[in-house]
Amino acid sequence: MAPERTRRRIPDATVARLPVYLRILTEQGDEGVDSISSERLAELGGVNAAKVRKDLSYLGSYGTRGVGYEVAYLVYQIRRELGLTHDWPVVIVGAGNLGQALAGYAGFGERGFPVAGIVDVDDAKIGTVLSGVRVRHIDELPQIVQTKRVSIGVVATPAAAAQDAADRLVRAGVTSILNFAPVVLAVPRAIEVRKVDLAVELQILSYHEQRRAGGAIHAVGTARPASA
Amino acid sequence: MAPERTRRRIPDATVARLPVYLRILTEQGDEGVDSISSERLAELGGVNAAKVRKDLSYLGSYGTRGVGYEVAYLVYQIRRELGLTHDWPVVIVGAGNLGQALAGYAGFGERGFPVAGIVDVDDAKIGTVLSGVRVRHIDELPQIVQTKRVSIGVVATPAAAAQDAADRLVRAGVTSILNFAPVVLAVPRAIEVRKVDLAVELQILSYHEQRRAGGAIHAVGTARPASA
DNA sequence: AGGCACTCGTGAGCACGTTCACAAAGCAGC
DNA sequence: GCTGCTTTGTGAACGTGCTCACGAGTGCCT
Ligand SMILES: NC(=O)c1ccc[n+]([C@@H]2O[C@H](COP(=O)([O-])OP(=O)(O)OC[C@H]3O[C@@H](n4cnc5c(N)ncnc54)[C@H](O)[C@@H]3O)[C@@H](O)[C@H]2O)c1
Ligand SMILES: NC(=O)c1ccc[n+]([C@@H]2O[C@H](COP(=O)([O-])OP(=O)(O)OC[C@H]3O[C@@H](n4cnc5c(N)ncnc54)[C@H](O)[C@@H]3O)[C@@H](O)[C@H]2O)c1
Repeated sequence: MAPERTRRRIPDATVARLPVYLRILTEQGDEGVDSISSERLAELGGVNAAKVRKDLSYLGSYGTRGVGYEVAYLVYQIRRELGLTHDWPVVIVGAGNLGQALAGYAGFGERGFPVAGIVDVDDAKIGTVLSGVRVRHIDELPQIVQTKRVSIGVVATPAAAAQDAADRLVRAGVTSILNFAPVVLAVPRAIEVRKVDLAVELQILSYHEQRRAGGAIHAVGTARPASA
Repeated sequence: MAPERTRRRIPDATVARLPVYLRILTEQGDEGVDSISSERLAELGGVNAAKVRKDLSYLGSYGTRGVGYEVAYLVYQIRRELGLTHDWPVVIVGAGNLGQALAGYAGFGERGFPVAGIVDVDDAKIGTVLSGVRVRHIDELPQIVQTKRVSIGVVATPAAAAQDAADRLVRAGVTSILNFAPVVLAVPRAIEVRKVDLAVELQILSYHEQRRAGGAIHAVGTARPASA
């Protein structure tokens, strides 16, 4: 009867995989699949079946032995666990190249993250309309956050302005930030920050390419430069 | 004498942090800092000092006890380890919202990842020029990859076309892929794939927001839907 | 030269995440 | 109801990564 209080904490690694399962399950559901085994889900998600079962077991025992998982019900449970039972409006700071691409991306709204607003400091950008959303001045940030009950902010400013953008978001009342600028943001402990850094991704790929190419084939010495 | 063959493998977690150190060190170098301690580097990178030292120790013993690390030399070593001693041209598949933002992003070229080409299937997009790069037909992909010696491909097509894009990249000779489409790509084992999925990031933030809000406050029962 | 303050490099212990393997549970057919 | 097949849920083993703590160098000051 009493709703499970203090829900068991779900490991970070699992939380990061749940959205992937969710997407696959949603697709399968749309294709008319009612029931799915951990094996099949693992195959579609590119992971190990035991991992799928362990991950799903953190949500509770929602499978049926000998059969698998009921797709619709599992979708419901994952959505509930991820807090996707209602929309989470986001506000974007920085209406440049990237901010515009984000604002114009329909996938956000569809997945429950409608763009509540986009702000910038550049007068040339303010007032322009990007796929239905008007760019507003950054001073209007607190008002947007409050009236639209926004708790997630997206930083899409140049690196030099990112800390300022984050500070403003925090002051406006946002509690989670998705940061695209290549800087480590300093925020109060209570604020959740995730970073997407394309240069880092490319550099990781570069590491593997370089390694594949025979590693340090002729490692040009290990001597330090003359300087000292 | 013999160049260190079969270099010690660097843990994935460390490889993922090296680019962050590199960026910080480069900035510090530009600001005239010659030497930096693990403590300071850790502070700037938002990590633990012991972790910084352990990470850097995989590159070799390049610090000086009692002093710290020589910034310029460390930058050189990290760049070498990450394979950043030369450029890695990339080819972008999909000249939509995101592909255009990526092509227009100067940061790529600056960091050693010049855009060697961008391709699409849409005749309306082909021939248009985005920040100096002309959009070409996807059939030209093999030619671009070969003449420009591209080993990294970026998938920026809609989800439904991503597997096709990946297949074409692999066939053209690319060995690493950065995938922005929300699908799990199937590729030969030898191909390195990294995925950037904004929806996943937002959903992880949503999980924490939901949890912060008191978790499942009134967990609407755990009964399964009537169906069965 | 000796002592002191500082910081690296790293072994050891711990926490977290992944994989294995199997008992328990459900379903179908008879 | 019993048998056999399938698939879940999970303890146990394993591997990776993180943190601590401290010995070992290094530079500086007296
Ligand atoms: N464009 C890409 O594909 C791409 C790729 C990887 C990373 N990034 C990163 O994303 C960020 C944005 O990139 P971009 O290409 O959109 O840059 P951009 O220069 O096109 O846009 C930045 C926008 O931020 C605005 N801005 C500047 N200071 C601001 C402030 N204090 N508050 C609010 N707005 C402010 C500017 O007016 C501009 O409109 C950068 O940090 C970049 O490194 C972009
Ligand atoms: N725009 C964003 O901010 C954003 C954010 C998150 C994720 N994404 C993802 O990035 C991808 C691209 O998004 P977008 O907004 O740029 O989409 P888009 O529709 O604007 O652009 C897609 C482009 O790919 C081209 N294309 C289609 N099929 C192709 C094929 N087989 N080969 C080559 N090109 C093909 C289309 O002609 C189009 O130009 C999508 O998978 C989307 O989910 C985009």
